[in-house]
Amino acid sequence: MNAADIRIIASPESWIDQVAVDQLRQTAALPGIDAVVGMPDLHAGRGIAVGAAFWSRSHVYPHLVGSDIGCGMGLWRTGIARRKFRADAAERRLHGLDQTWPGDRAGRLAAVGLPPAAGEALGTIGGGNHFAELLRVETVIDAALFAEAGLDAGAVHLMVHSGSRGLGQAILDRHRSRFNVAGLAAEDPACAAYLAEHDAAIRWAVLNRAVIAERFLDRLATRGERLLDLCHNSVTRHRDGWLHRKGAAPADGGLVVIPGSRGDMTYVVRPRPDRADDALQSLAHGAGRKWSRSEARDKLSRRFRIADLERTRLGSRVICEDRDLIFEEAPQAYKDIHQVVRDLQQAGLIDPIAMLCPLLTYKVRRA
DNA sequence: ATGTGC
Repeated sequence: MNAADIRIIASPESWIDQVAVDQLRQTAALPGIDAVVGMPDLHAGRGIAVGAAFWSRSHVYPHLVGSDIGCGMGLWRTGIARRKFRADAAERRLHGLDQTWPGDRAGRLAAVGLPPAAGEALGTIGGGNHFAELLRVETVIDAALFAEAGLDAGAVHLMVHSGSRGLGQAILDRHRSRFNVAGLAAEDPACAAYLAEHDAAIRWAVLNRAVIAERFLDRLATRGERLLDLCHNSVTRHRDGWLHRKGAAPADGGLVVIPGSRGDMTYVVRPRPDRADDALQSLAHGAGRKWSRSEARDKLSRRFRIADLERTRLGSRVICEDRDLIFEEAPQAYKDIHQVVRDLQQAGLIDPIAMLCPLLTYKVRRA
């Protein structure tokens, strides 16, 4: 059997980790994989490269979606005026958000057709690269699309990056205990069973981001309107097959937010439909790691104090009461978001709409 | 990534 074609969307000046390219090759050689696309934020993952899309005419591979099924980005316009925003006051208000959400968890899950599974975690951000962030508008690139998107240069915006917490993990664990990393033929009843669980995890993750946003807006005594919500870990029907996205934003679901690191800009972009199929209807989902978590810890803990990393070069602040995590997630550990977006633009895949600048990033707080 | 793993 021949390995699937691999396309990597990156200009020569963009650095791509060879380990990630090797991981892409391995995945391309799996039975039934017909097309593979690496995004400019491609980086090595645990066996599977992150920042990639995989298409198969015949098989669904749960391990290509990974454990955080439905992980993605939501963006809200808040009622806070940019000129009235005070970071000190916001920081004082943002407490208790890692604790169990005291709201009607079962009720909210039932409202989207879900059982109370993993309900305790609903409304919590989780760890790793997840966050909630307040941003101001830095640059409007396309005024007409900006207004159409519901963005407002005078308003603070809220971005939420989280997923399905323990639920997606449990679904992948169950699959792996039976099939390990083997794919499921589309006609196998186990495939339909996995997809049903996957779809439930997607709904759980979307609801989770909405509840997280509600909690933050509530603490900040404001309201918000959701402008977009997109999953970058999923498997969906595409043409006559199955499209797996592993850290790849969908190009067929409206406007897309592409965050840089927690000390860099975030772009709002419009996907261009003309060449989207060649990129498996997918885009970069962020800046992508330059250093592994352990590399970032080693290098940055020698050069910086925690307090240095709680403020960024853009003047924003970072709430992260986890010593290791603040080094692992430092901006220095990530690639340049401007280059990632340029690569997508040069490939004819997007039109940039706006650039947003972080004001305050919330990662984790003990109480 | 993970109601985490030693």
